[in-house]
Amino acid sequence: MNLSQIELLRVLQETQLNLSRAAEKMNIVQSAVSRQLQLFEEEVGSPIFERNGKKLVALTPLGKQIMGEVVAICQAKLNIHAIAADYLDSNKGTIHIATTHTQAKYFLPKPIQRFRKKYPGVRIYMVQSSPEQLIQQLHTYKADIAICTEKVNDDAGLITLQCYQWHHSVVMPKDHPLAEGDISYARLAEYPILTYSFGYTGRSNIESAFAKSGLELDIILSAADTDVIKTYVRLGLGVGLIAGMAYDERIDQDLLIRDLSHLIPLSTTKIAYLKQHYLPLYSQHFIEELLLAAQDY
Amino acid sequence: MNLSQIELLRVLQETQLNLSRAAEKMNIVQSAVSRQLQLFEEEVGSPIFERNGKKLVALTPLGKQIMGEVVAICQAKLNIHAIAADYLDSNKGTIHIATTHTQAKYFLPKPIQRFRKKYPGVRIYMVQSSPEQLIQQLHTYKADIAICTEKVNDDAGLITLQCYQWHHSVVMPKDHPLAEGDISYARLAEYPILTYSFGYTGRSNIESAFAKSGLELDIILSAADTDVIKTYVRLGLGVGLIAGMAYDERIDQDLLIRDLSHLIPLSTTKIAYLKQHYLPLYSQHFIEELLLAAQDY
DNA sequence: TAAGGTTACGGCGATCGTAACGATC
DNA sequence: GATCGTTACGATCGCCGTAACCTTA
Repeated sequence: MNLSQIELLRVLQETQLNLSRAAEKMNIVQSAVSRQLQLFEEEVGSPIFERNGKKLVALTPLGKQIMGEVVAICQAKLNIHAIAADYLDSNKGTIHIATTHTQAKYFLPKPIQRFRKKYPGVRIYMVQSSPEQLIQQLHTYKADIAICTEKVNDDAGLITLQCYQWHHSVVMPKDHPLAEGDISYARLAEYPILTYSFGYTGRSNIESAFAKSGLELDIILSAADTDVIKTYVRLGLGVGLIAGMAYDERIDQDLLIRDLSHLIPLSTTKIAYLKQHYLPLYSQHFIEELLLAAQDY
Repeated sequence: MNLSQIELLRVLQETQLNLSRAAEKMNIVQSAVSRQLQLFEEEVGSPIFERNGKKLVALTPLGKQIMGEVVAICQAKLNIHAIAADYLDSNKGTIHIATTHTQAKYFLPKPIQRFRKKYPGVRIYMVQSSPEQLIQQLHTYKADIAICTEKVNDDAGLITLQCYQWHHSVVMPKDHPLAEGDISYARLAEYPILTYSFGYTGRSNIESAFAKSGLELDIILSAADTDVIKTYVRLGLGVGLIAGMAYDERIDQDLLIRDLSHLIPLSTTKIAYLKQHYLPLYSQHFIEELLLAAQDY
């Protein structure tokens, strides 16, 4: 057994058990990969993969158990490199952030700017995707840190930190009827609604609040992205339910925003990362920066 | 980086950072070990060990952090082999039990006998030592399972199962004054006491019970071993405070045993093993056998 | 016939062993 | 001088790449 065989097993999972593509990823020829897999299975004493003819189609029960240890080894190996990099120069490195549009545009700019000043040598990569995919990014080592509002609580393999809490607001054109008077579930339900796609940015809180009220919202457009929502609000399609902090006083002067904290429960944005993933010092400082910025909300 | 380098780091810790002995343990020459260590440190980019001249004297701070990942890798590697062995033949293998004399002699015989019938191919190694050392045995992979009454609760790296509860008794020659009447703290304290050494078999419970009562016991002999205690009781040195189950009706007919459950709190014997240690199926069955036998108490 | 996998074989490099040397007690 | 570690060098074994072959959609 050796580390490249372990690595191979990990890569095979990523390539849907395709030996050729695994070979490509590892920068060696396919025959070498085939041979190494045979050697490993030989050493283990029974097959790791179910085969259909020659093709690998699934993990055997044994394979599944072994794969658990394999990922542990790969993780530890990455950690060793990360730890070592810390000691060489803690001011150089990369940080991969997976987050949603809302966080990337309205929350992250300040802390990232401050972080950049402290660690000018650290490259920041930001991936935007849906909350579901964010978790996936963590598990496939494509992201170090995820920042989002939904979904991260379910996963036992993650460390989750509460970042900040916020509430939804409604945005509308200045001359809209909702600009005046108290806003109730009933009044809100009279108008076409634009809000986040399912699974995004506190959408689940909107759902549950209105489910309780017994009223049904007329959601005519769902978007992953506050800016898209605002664009259509400007076109008069309806009123937008967005995160309060996504209203920008400078840019959105033509829109009116009204608080909905009495209707929709608080949403909590969290920071998440893999439990066994060693975070370099600068990443830990980045998280501190996030928590600091969170105090403004 | 490769697995033998990782293994080397682990072995180096076991040999107090002695390269020559590490080489011996790994069945290669010392120069090879030296070279591999250099290569690893080179790859990491800074030294793992503090050196005094050429001698390794300690881990650097970096080294300490890396060592944490190293043991994770070694553990995972062992687990892979253990998992594989399970699938090859779950009826063959070895099981290393670390326990104290009392358990080995009075509790384990029945479950081990039953286990042997189910798994005649499994070699059982039993190591006897003090509770403190038992934990050490687990951490150095010299034992798979530890069974004892003391000390195992403190260690976060261990899984601990409650096995059975028991109470202390007093044994004495048949004609002893304590044979008659109620036994109180005060009466017990009148006689010279023989009991377990500190740190063994519920001794801590004896201590705490008498500390509370305000009386001081005259412990004239401490032994790790019930049989030693009984031997000296027979010689008339005093009365023995022993675990109730260590009285054997057949052999100890010349001795009288009286229950002390009203004086000394219950002791709990536990089963412990390393959290990240994969236990083969037969080991899991062995534990079940222990828990089954525990129901008789 | 294209895509995925295996087998055979030659070449190269990593790692080991031998051996001589250096340091420290 | 005994113990411990490093350096140099030749030998060996493991692993990769080339290439031919097998199988299935």
